[in-house]
Amino acid sequence: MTSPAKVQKTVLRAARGSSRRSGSYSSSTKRTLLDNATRLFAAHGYSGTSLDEVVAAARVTKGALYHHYPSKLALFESVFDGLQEAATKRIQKRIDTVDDPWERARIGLEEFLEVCREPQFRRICLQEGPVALGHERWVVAERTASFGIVKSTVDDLLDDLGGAGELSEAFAAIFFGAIRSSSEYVADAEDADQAAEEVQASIGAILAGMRLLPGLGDQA
Amino acid sequence: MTSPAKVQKTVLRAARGSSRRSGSYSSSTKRTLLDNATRLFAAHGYSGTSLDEVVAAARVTKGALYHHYPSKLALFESVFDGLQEAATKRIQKRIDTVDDPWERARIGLEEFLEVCREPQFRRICLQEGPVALGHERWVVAERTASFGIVKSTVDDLLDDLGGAGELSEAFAAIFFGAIRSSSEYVADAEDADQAAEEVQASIGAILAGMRLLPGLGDQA
DNA sequence: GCGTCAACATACTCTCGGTACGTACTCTCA
DNA sequence: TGAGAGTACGTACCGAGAGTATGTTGACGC
Repeated sequence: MTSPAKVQKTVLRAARGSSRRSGSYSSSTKRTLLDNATRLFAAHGYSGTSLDEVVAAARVTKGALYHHYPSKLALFESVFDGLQEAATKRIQKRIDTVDDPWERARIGLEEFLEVCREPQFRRICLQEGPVALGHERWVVAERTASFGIVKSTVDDLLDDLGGAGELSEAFAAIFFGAIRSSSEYVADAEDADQAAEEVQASIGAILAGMRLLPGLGDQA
Repeated sequence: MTSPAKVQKTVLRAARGSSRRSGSYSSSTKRTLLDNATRLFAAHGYSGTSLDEVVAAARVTKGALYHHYPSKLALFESVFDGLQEAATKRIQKRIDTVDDPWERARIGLEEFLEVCREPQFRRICLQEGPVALGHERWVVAERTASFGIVKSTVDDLLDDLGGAGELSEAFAAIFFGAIRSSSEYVADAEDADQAAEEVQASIGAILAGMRLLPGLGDQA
């Protein structure tokens, strides 16, 4: 019983490079786990990736994985949150370079469409996210990320139009869905650049039309 | 070995009513399977429903199920397609009562939001659909159903505006996403009636704005 | 009345997420 | 400095559930 353990451990030690357990390598193990999980989830999806594959790729065992993460879903959430946070920061940073709400909306959309063309973000956050987390948890996750940006951006637009504040939630939901769907359209398109331009033009037209409306606040 | 089989069979025969195997009861079995699967999938989701539960509810065994459906996913697809088709027909029928493209859009949205408030359609087609089928297959399924209506409706709108035909695909993707997201907003809302009105007002405003645009076709 | 096939039932396998428990290593602190 | 406590894993196993291999039975054509 003790013999196989030692053998296995020696093998792993050799395979991993050199000094295991010398110093705190816990965070390193966790990182390795996270990186491999990100790669595998992006490549084969959530249910298409078994934990055995993840731990094999990370050169550890399930014991290590379950030491750091309580469940497969928790591992995925960690991957999901990481990508989501990075994307949100990137977009927010870009938006904050200008003041005009309409211009903010425009470049925010531009940057988002850009982010959506990165395979990992697309697969994990856009496709696998709702699938793996389930509708309920996905809504919550989105609410603190991309949706937040959309909501505040839309709020500023409506504010600029002077009214329709009571439609704020509805408008945000509509635009959020529109943008998400657009990103898929762009990602699936053969000519992504052209598709992105089409989306920009279309949403641009919608926004331009809204600016022409007299007293949008009275619509409700 | 043969004894338990006969006992079990007798029990099932009694439980099911009376004459098994008298005449072709295959379609009836399939229907029972489908109905119970629909109910259970709607109640507990795809992964939350085991085939054992389905066959138990339908008073048959896994053998029967796998005789009619090659896999669990195929069973779900059958359920999904059934609801989807019914909804599509219902909306199309409603739309066909009027001619004006803008009115068709309005009525179509109204009916769709109505359909989305039915628990079974909401859970299975809107929530579990993408989860169970996976993103890829879900896109395909949508493309042959709801998306078709949206696409033709949007085409008619752009046609009426006289231009922007090259943005047709992009606009359809945008509106499709917007509508889907809206349906979730309505379904999740405490006051669904009010939420539906908000959505109608918001999308109505967007469409009204588009009608005011001079030469939308030049935007691209 | 005999072979064939549809329509099931039964019992099994196999994958995979999760758990229980053991063990090596490190880090305090008396 | 060494013993106990805690950390960071490894190993072996379990149970649920999807899918399969193999019967078994009745109907139907010939």
